[in-house]
Formats: sequence, structure tokens, C-alpha cells
Amino acid sequence: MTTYVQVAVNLATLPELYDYHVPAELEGSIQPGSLVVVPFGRQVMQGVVWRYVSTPQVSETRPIGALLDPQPVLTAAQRQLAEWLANHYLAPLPVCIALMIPPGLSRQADTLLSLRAEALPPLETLSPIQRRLVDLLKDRGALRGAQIDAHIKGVDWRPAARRMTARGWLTAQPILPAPTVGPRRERLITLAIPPAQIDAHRSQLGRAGSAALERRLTLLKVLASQREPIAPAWLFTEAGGGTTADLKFLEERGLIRSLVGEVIRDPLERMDIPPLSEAPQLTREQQIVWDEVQTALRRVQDGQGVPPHILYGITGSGKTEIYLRAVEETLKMGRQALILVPEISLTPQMVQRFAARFPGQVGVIHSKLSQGERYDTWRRARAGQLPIIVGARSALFTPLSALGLIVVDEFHDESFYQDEIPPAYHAVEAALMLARLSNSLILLGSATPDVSLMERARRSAWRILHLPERILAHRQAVQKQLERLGKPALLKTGEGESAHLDLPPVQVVDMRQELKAGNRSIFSRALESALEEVLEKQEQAILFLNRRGSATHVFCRECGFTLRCPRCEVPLVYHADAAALICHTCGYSRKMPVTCPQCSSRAIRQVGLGTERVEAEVKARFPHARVLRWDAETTRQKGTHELLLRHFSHHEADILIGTQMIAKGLDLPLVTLVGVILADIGLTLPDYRAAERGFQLLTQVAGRAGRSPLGGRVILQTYIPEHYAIQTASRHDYEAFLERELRERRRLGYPPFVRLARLELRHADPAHAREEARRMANQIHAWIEQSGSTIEMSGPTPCFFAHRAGLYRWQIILRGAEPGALLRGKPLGDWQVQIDPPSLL
DNA sequence: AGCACGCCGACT
DNA sequence: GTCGGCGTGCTC
Repeated sequence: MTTYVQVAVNLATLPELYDYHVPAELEGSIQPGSLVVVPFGRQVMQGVVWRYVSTPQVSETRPIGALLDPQPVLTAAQRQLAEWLANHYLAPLPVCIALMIPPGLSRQADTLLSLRAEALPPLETLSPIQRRLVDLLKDRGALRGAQIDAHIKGVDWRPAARRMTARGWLTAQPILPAPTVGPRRERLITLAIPPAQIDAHRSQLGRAGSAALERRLTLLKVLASQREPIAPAWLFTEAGGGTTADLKFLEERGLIRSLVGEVIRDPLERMDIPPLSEAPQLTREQQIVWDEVQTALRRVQDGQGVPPHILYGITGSGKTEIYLRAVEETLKMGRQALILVPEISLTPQMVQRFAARFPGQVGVIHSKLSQGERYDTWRRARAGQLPIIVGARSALFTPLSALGLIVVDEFHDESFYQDEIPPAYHAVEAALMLARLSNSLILLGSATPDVSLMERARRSAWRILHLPERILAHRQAVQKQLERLGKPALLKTGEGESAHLDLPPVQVVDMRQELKAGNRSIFSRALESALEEVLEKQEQAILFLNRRGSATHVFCRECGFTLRCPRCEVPLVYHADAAALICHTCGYSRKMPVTCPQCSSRAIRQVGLGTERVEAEVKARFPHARVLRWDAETTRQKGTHELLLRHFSHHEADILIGTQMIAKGLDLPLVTLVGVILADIGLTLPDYRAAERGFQLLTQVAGRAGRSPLGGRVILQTYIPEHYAIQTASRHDYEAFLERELRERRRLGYPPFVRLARLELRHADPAHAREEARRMANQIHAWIEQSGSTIEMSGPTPCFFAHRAGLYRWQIILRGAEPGALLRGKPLGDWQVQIDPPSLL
């Protein structure tokens, strides 16, 4: 009997599954989740087998062409998750599947074009496009469509190629390019004789007393000390010398053997893993929380469903230790754990802690990995060799067949929302769904839990666990570091291993008063004297600058003209080191002009704040201070995050100046002062989550101070000291913020009291964009009328960043109980849809 | 995506 | 008539 299957064909726009039959030679090796090759039209495509069907929807089915991987590439839970993503976020299924297959393995169909020179008519009779194609193919030989695209840009050459093929001037061969990743194989060397016999062969190794003899002997001894075959490069490194000629020499005499083996590409190899540390004792609060988590895990193991658990704990309250124990317990149950963290390249400490506690069992996944590293980690996870995966957003899609625990750390972080490349999805929502589908416990941890999710947690009876106290973390480690830095024995004696720390006092400085008092500097008098004090005591300070919307723009003091990006209209930012003006949205850059382009005055100056300006002011005021700047510019290169961090934590600088990225996960005992240059930036943006974002950021930044027995304090400079986000953040009062914010959201009709969907259109032609926006708004209006829905539409309006990278942006907002449902299955053209968008800018 | 179909205006 | 430049519909 023939087996029929439905296949999700890897083509972004295909909305449905297609039926195929399994040919006799593949019978038994094809199953749901298999990565296969299928014929599709006259093309060859990649696809994933979705499910068995007894009767196909069409009378004539075609056979599956080949199996690309003997193991399924998706687990059962992942297939369900992909369907949920497609349905919930209105994205085609193949696009959701692509999230789960390592880049390089997932391929799309293409056509190979080659010239039939003998059939070509005289060149001068060809059209310009045909001429270009002929020239290119003559020059380069047969090319794939993707390769031709790279050479002939901005012209649709395909219709011309089709006509030429029809006339027999070209041949077109449909192909499926092979994966660009695969296992890496290398020559490995191993000893071919028992180690004890090495000395007996000594005389064979070369002329007595020669350097070659000693070198070859060392090579053999190093090999004797290895448990497994090793790569020649490693061998030479370990032996402190050696050549391939030596290896040939030894192999010819039967002393060593070389074989080809797979080498695993592991990003953790590059990382400094601290020695295994013992689990610290839990504080009383941690113990209470841990008991609950442990109970939940046991219920998971018994097959009972458990609700999501929110772990609300201030910075430094010991959430990570709870995660570590939960992972340990999960592994004991024979199941696997997934740890999601925001922007993993900024938080190497998190990875280090997991890798140190569970050596050899942790895999890391994030966007900066090479394709090979990613592919190997993915394969090892699938094979059950890596029971713990730590990673950013995309790690959620690692194939783990016995998942038991999902942790999302700092789950309020916006990097969990993907909206730049489709599908637009929220990794926290997807994680909640995956936990349900795989019967896993999900732990959501944060010091400033997402307001909407917190309200949902209350309504749906999720567990909310609280860690209210800050622990003097790693007491001995901190003490050691302080001693090394010349700040001995400040710990009070007689306290338990885990003494508590108070949160640092926060002083709110009203910059309007500073101005009135005649202080025109970017530093208030309070911040300036605090900096002075820190430098005097040889401690450290962090100066935080919220970059968003605060860029240093350049304007003419004479006529008021501001230099803007010609493509985005946003003010250009001055960069002192390059003496250039750069657009921070699209990257456009130009030289700093000497005179005003409008009135030719020479009074053209940069104003406002950038990290460079802060750095310059600090240097002017404190010429002896050692200043370190940490922002997107200084950390372009891979690995410099760790470098800068190490530099600062070893007290090789006194003051660290930085943007958002310094707000995260740093443990710096010598930092006793955090200054926020301007706290209100961002709070005034026209967005429903502006206050929440501001509160989260200020709370995080404030948490950077006073993490050691040296104490610490925070100074927030602001022009709107009365704003509730600033007020509550300065009191470290999350609950008060939550209540106030929920009141505001209810009053204004925003999530969680209503759900949002956002449609966005980008187009180079402003008139076309406006017209199309109006047309779509009318269309949506008609859909609402037709369905009798209570969904409300606002717009069309230009987006807040209305002109970006040369494209005009318009948006339409829908609100209601389930606004996405209205759009499901509707033709949306070039519009991109965001469900539950975290920002409306 | 690729390819068919149909339609249009521009050019030989 | 032929070419390119669209939109539309289809692929198991």
C-alpha cells in the first residue's frame, strides 16, 4: 500500500501543505519532521514532511525525491509550535519552519542557466538585457539565478532569459543547491603502538643526537598522553614543534596512524570557563522559592500540567541560582532544559555560570555563531548530547525531544520580540506555547516584569514567586577581588555567608533648578561632587546615557538650521573621532561642514548629548580620571565586550561611560556611583510602553551600583522629576509602578486591557505610500463592517519614524479582543503585520 | 520562486 | 511583430 504524506514546501509564500507519495525505496525512512527534496511544478524544492494522510487531496501525486537527513529536523512539539506561530502571527508556515532549521541547511530552489553558443543569433540583434546575459554567461560559464542577481542588479532579467530559453539560445536546469553546512571532517593522529614501547623505538626516530629525533620523540609522547586522536595543529601546539614531514616519517614506520574523524565546532571552546564552583547555600527566601519550583518540576515529571511561574526578583537577589538548581533537577529527571537570555553576547557571565556548573553539557546558540558552530550545536542537541541550551531568542527553536524546563531570564527585554525579519513574533509568547506543547515548566525571571504579562499572570492564576532581598553575591569572590584591588577587609564579620545588601539610595536631581542656579554643564553639582568623591576614594563610577532620541545633532546658531539625513530626515549625529556626521538609522555619513549649508555662517555646532560628548566633559573636568567609553562604536568587533568589561572590572579605568548595553548583568564590586545623565529621554516618546521602558531601564541601571560592601548610590538627572516612572524607579518600587501603569493603560485603552495589531507599509514613493495606506484603511473598514466585528481601527498615520532608510512608513493600528483574526487569510500585499507589538513608533 | 497567461505601451 | 513591465493564478 502506498504511503501518502503532506509536505511543507520551502517557499516563503506557500500557504498550504502539498500531498506526495513515498516511493518504495524511501518507504520506512520517511516520517513527520523529515527534511526531503520534492518535485514542485518543474522545479526541485526542499520541504519538511508534516504528517501522514490516508487519502491525498489530489488524484495524481508525485513521489518524494530524496531524504536529506536521516534524522527528523523537527520534533513533534516543534511542528505544533510552527503551526501555532503561523496561525497566531499570520505568517506562512514555511517561514516559521525556517526559524527552526539551521541556516545553511535550509535551501531554496534555483535555476542553472547555461549558454548554447552554437544556437546564438548575431549579438547585435539582441536587446540590451539579452546582451548582458550573454556576456555574463560567456565570461563566467553556467550560473545560478542567485549568482546572476548578484551581477545584474535592479533589472528583472528573468523574462528575457525565459524567451531566450524558449528559442533554444539558453538551457535552464532547475536545481536545489546543496546545503552550505555539514559535519567538519579533519585528519586526526593517534599512536599506533603501546605507549610503553616508545622508548624501544627511539633509535628509529633519526640520527642519534639530532634535533629531529628529539622532536619526533616529543610528538609520540604527547600522543601517548591523549585519550582520543587529535588534529595535527593541536599536536604541534602541545608538543611545541613538529612538521607534517615528521608525521609522514612516523606513519611510514607504523608508529602513528592517521584517520579522518569529525571535529565538533563548539563556541564554548573560545570561552574562559571558571573552575567548577560548588552550589552556594540558599537564603531563606531562595529556599522558599526553590521548594515551589522543585514541586512544580516533580509535577511535570508526573505528567501533570503546571502553570507558568514568574520569578520576580530584584537585581542580585539570586535568580540565577534558582535557574541552576532547576536545570540540575530537570537533568536528574532525564529531561532537557532551555535557557533564554537577552542579547547573549552582552552577558557572557550567564553562559560561564552554566558551563561551569554543568561542564560538557551546555550548548550555546546566538546570532554571532558561525554557520558551522550553529549547525554542530543544533545536531548535538538533536542527538541528545547537549541537554542544556543557553541562548538568545533563536535558541528557543533547538530540537530537544525531552524538554522539561524553559527559563526566560529578563523576560521583559524587548530583544525577545523579533520584528526586523519575518515572522514578527514574541519569543516569550512562543516559549509559553512550547512549554504547554512539551509539558515543560516555564520560569520567567525579571527584576521588572513585563506589565502586560504580570496582569495576565494574576488573571490566569500563574504562580508568582518573589525574591525580595539582594544577596551580597559571591561573598568570598568579591572579598578576594577587593583585596586584589587594594580595598581590604570591608566585610563585616559575624554575618552569615549570604548577608543582605540594601538597594542603593537614588537621588533625583531637577536639572531645571540647575539651570536656574546658573549651572549650564551636563553635570549637576550633585553629580560632579559625587564623581570627585569616587575618584578620591579610588572607587569606580558608571555614567549612563540613554542614546535613543538623544543624539548629538548639529545645528547653526545663526539661523537655526539642523543637519538631517537626506534619506530619513532624522538629525545627523556628530562623531568626533571620524570628524563625520552619521545617520543612526540608516548609516548615511558625510563630512562635518565648516559653514552652514543654509546661511553660510561659521557658527555651526553640535549640541545635545552623545557618549563622546560626555567623555570630553569628564576629561575636561577630571583630567586625571581614566575614562572608558562603551557603546556601539567601541564594540564593533567580536569579543570586545568581554575585553572592555575585563578592563573595567580590573580597575584599569575609573569611569565607564555607556549606553543601554551597560545596563545588563555586570557584577562590578568597585562601582559605588551610577550617574544617569538624562533620565527622561525616551519617556516622552509617543508610545504606550514608553513609561514601562523608562522604568525598566532606570531600575536596571540603578541596580549596577552598590553591589559590594563598599555601598553605592545613584543620581538621576532629569527635567521631569515628577514623572511616575522616575519617581517609582528612584524608590525601587516596582509594585507602585505596576499599579500606576496599569491604571494608565486601562484609562487609555492599551494592553493588557485590549490587544493590538499593527500594520506597517514601507515605500520609496511618499505619494504611493500615502495612497496605499488610505486604500488599505478603507479595505479594513469594509472587512470590519462585513464581519460585524467590534475591532477599532486607527489610522492610517505616518509612523513616528516616518522616513527611514529612504522609505516612507505608514501604519494602521487595530484594537480589540483578537484583532489579528480580522486579517487572517486576507490579501495584505506589501503590508507587514505585527501582533501584540511592543512599540508603536 | 518560477513560470504560464494576459494586457499594455514603446520601438523597430 | 517583439520587447519589457506589470498583474494574476498555479504548483501536490
